[in-house]
Amino acid sequence: MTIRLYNTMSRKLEEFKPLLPNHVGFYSCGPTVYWDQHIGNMRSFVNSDILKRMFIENGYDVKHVMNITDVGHLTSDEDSGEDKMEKGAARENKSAWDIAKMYTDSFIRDITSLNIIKPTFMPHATDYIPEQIEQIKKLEKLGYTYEIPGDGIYYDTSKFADYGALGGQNLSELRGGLRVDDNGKKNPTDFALWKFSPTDKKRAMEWESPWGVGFPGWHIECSAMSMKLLGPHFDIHVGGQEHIKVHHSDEIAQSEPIVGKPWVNYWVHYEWLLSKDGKMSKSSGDFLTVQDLIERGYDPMAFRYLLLLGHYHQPLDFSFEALDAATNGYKSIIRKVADLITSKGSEHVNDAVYDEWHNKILDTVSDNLKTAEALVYIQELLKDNKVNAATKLKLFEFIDRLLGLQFVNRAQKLLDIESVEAPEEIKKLAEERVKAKAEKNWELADKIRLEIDSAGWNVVDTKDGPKIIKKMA
RNA sequence: GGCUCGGUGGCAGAGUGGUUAUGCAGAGGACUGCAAAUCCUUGUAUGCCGGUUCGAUUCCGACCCGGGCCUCCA
Repeated sequence: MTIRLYNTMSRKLEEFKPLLPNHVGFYSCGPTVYWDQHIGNMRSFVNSDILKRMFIENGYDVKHVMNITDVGHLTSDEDSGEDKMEKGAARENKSAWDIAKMYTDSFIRDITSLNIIKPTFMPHATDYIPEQIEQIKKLEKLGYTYEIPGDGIYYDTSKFADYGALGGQNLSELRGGLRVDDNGKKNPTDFALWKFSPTDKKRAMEWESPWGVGFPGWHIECSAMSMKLLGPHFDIHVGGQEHIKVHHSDEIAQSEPIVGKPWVNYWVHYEWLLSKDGKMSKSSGDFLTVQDLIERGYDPMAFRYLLLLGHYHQPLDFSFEALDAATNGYKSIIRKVADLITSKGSEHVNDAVYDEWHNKILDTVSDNLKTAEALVYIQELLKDNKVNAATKLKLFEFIDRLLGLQFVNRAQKLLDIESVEAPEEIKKLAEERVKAKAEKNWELADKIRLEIDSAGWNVVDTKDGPKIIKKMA
């Protein structure tokens, strides 16, 4: 199957060629664990999950690294702003380490409820301080660094000719605005590799280094951990589009002098989930989490379904209206899959038909993750009466592996609920209703139905008589 | 200001140089005493103006509008 991905570096759709046959290594920027991740953040993790599943279904051995940023970087490259970890700690009256643990746990809970496959490695930045220091030492030896006394060790972007290539800017454009910053940076694009701890107070997280006690700059962890776990040259680096101009450009600037060029073959960037007021933002503190959706009675899988209706490289508008629509669509598919399970009987899977649909769907998702089109195929598949139930069901098992929407799982659960026997008193009521119906006493029959309904059961009249079905929670 | 991505029916959102997916919602019908589920049918859209073309929603240009990045941010 041909795999194609949009590479930010070339700004083109490119055919994917792995460094090692049937292996792919990719790195995705993970969360900074100082607060809950909102549903906009989740979009990117779902995107990475689809990317991974697509490779797996294409027979690749996937090595996926996602960092957990648990070290408090400053809120800018300057020596201003607050440390986010310490800010979170102050907000909740806990230590920075406790905050990191707490939000790492809630993050894992959220990605689990979205059926996201756990990354092969989820390294914590604080576990890789020696590696980060090692890299800074190398950059220092190569002449890319300078010190701002009392501030930190900085990377001199003017020494790196390709700086800004990822963001489509060249150095001269950037240097056009060259000025000496208040804190002594040589170029506006220069960034901290190592920050010194303030002399007047002790930081919650700080480490010894050849340059003095302090903490790493906010780009170096990704370079250190990706190289350590994926090797000096790997296939794919993904992230949100806001990282293109700063974080990823700086990662490249740090890494390529150390490992040579190219460092990463494909750069993939995700677009935003938008709310009515624009980009979802954590800054206001007013944002939705997966837990919020669950509390409002939504199925996280319906949210995942909503995300897959769009394309990762396109902004997607989130609204509860859209989520309701996705929920209805998702449930409707589950109902149909449940019907496949009950109607399949002893049918045999038609391998030729299976292959045809399997290839069509995998091909589509392999083409730059066109999940929306794959979902169209699902609708067509359900409607196609030339495909028997057993074959359809096997295809849904494949679709579940590829898209992670748990159709078969949910369908089986639905059937399990429907097969729960009603308690005696409900059965009795149902019998009374049958009598009322026989006497054409519709008023009474409807009254009894309401009674059964408020007890948590539905009466459905079928040609074999009434069925009593437990209502979904 | 620089860079960038868009503007498709009520909502979400695809593809395509020539009959404009799909889902949800809506309408009508079948089934049902009524419901639910299911099935069938169905209406409604390509920001504006030029250009290329036999033909453009699709390609090109201008314009209008909107989102985003350029501090931290998926």
